[in-house]
Amino acid sequence: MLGPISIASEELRSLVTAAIEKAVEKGELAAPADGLPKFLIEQPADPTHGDFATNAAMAGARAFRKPPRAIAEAIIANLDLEGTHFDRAEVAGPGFINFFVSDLWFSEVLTRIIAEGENYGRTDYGKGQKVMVEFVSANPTGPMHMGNARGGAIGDGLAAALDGAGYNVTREFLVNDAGNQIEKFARSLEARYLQHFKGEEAVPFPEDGYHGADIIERAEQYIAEHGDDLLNAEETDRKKALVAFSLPKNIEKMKADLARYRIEFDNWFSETTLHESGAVMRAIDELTKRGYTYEKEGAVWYKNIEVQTAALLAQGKTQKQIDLLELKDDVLIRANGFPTYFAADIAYHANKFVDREYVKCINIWGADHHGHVARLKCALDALGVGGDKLDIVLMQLVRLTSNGELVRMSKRSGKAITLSNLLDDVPIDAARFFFNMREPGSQLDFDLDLAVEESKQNPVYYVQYAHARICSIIKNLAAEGVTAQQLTAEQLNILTHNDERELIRTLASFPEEIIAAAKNYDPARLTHFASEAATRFHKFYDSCHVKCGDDALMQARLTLCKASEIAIKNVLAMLKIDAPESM
RNA sequence: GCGCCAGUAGCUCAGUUGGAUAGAGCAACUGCCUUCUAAGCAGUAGGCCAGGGGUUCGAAUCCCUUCUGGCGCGCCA
Repeated sequence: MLGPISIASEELRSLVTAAIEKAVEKGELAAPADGLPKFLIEQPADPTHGDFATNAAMAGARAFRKPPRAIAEAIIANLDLEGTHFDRAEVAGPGFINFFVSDLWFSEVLTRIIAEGENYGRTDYGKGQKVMVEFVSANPTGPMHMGNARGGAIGDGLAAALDGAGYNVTREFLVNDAGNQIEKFARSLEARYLQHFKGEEAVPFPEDGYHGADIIERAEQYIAEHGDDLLNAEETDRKKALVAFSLPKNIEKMKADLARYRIEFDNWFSETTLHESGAVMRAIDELTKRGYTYEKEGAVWYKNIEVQTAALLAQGKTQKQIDLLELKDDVLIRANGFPTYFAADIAYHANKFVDREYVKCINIWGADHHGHVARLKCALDALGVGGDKLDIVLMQLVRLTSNGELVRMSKRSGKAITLSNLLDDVPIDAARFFFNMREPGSQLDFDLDLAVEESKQNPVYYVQYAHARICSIIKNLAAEGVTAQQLTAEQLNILTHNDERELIRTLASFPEEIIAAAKNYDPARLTHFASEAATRFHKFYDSCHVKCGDDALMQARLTLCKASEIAIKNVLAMLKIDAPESM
């Protein structure tokens, strides 16, 4: 099932193709040597240029050896629009052919929206393919920060877009509950624990430890529940006990914060399980079997240089260019016997693609991880798992500003603004909308003062206001005993005002916008659509009164209101933003 | 040094993957509530799309190059 825009544009493509063939047959156009020229069907930015346009005449200028406008005339002369979604075509500008959709198209759009209701916007574009969006995956060693807030909104929005576009989506959070940072976490907890009893001066805090207040809090919680029972324990036992106590609490806190942010993950995947099940070692063994590892200085290394060079040469890079990259091999197993995160990550993605059979996995990562992307994808290829099934959305990090000054957000300073701080101050609706307003790749300055302010500057209110207005109209009419009837195409076709038609056009684009968001991994399309739909509705509201004294027109406009309500409500639902009935 | 991301109105950003006269919001100014929510609408003003080359019917968009900003190049994750 396609969206109304695609239905029309595909129909148009075959109409134009047929017209060209007919013109060639009749000798009005010279038969081209290399088949018919490729052309585009597009939607002009300026509505006076029609609903759709094609560059077929310009694209065929060379093949037909005629000026574009003459070709366009020949195409139009051979068009048969009888019974189609179009009722006229004209030549414009340098040789564009502009097409105007017929009443049939407009009434079909409205009828479809009303019929599909809360499913309007959904398509089967993705054909139910199993895909995963892995996002946030914050370190469980401390509170989540602004980067996680942005990643959360983007990941959840993208997952919603993929779902709407007909994919079978899983939202996953990888819990990094193994490795070096857990060791750091343990040493930090231990230091705070010992400092409680021996004084801050007596116990040095680890240089690279986590300085956050949350660490002290966890140590104090442990002491409140278990007292000094670890004071004389072995260091390893003490650290193990402190981590076993604190880690689940941190994870619960993350779940609670994310739930408050309206993000529910389908799966929380523990990195530890990969180590315990032997999956990490199996992946390393497989790489070894394939000849991609070697031992040096007590560690096991992965031949990144060799693998990535081969991949880059295949891409057409020169050896000289590759040399400049100064590629390095990577350690898989440290000299101390513990596998690195890189090894675990390879095993993790093998698990996604082989064990769990995902066709595509999309990870939302901070831009600071980009050095890891090519290495990981190549390593997956080396393992025979298919690195091309992994796509990484790199998200530029968020900078916080307040009073025009940059707010530091270092986890180590302990003074970072956390996700839960943010949600204390900023309405959830605003935060989710705001973080999805820009493409992931753009840098984002988050002005705390502005976001905290519930003002019209925040575009989420603009959209919600449109929804509230629609609800109010429908409610008022209902109070007068007027409810929406099911209208025929003919009855709907009295909606001919420019603002009515513009609104319908916008509503019609929703399915395609969802597909575009899914295809381009750009959930910002959803907020853009929401704003656009709200704008179109506000314009319509201003120029076309529903209570206009003409019953037939009132019914048709009421139907348009219902359709607008459906589309706005559906897009807000995808973003998990409230659609209030009054404001 | 090398790589990735970005540079569009005073500010924050769109720009449908190469289309027609580059668009919104905020800020400024002017109008519009005796029928549906003025958190709205209409209008005015604001531009060397960072600079320079190239590709073609046509470039903000693609290629080359210079400049500016952010990030990265660990037996960290």
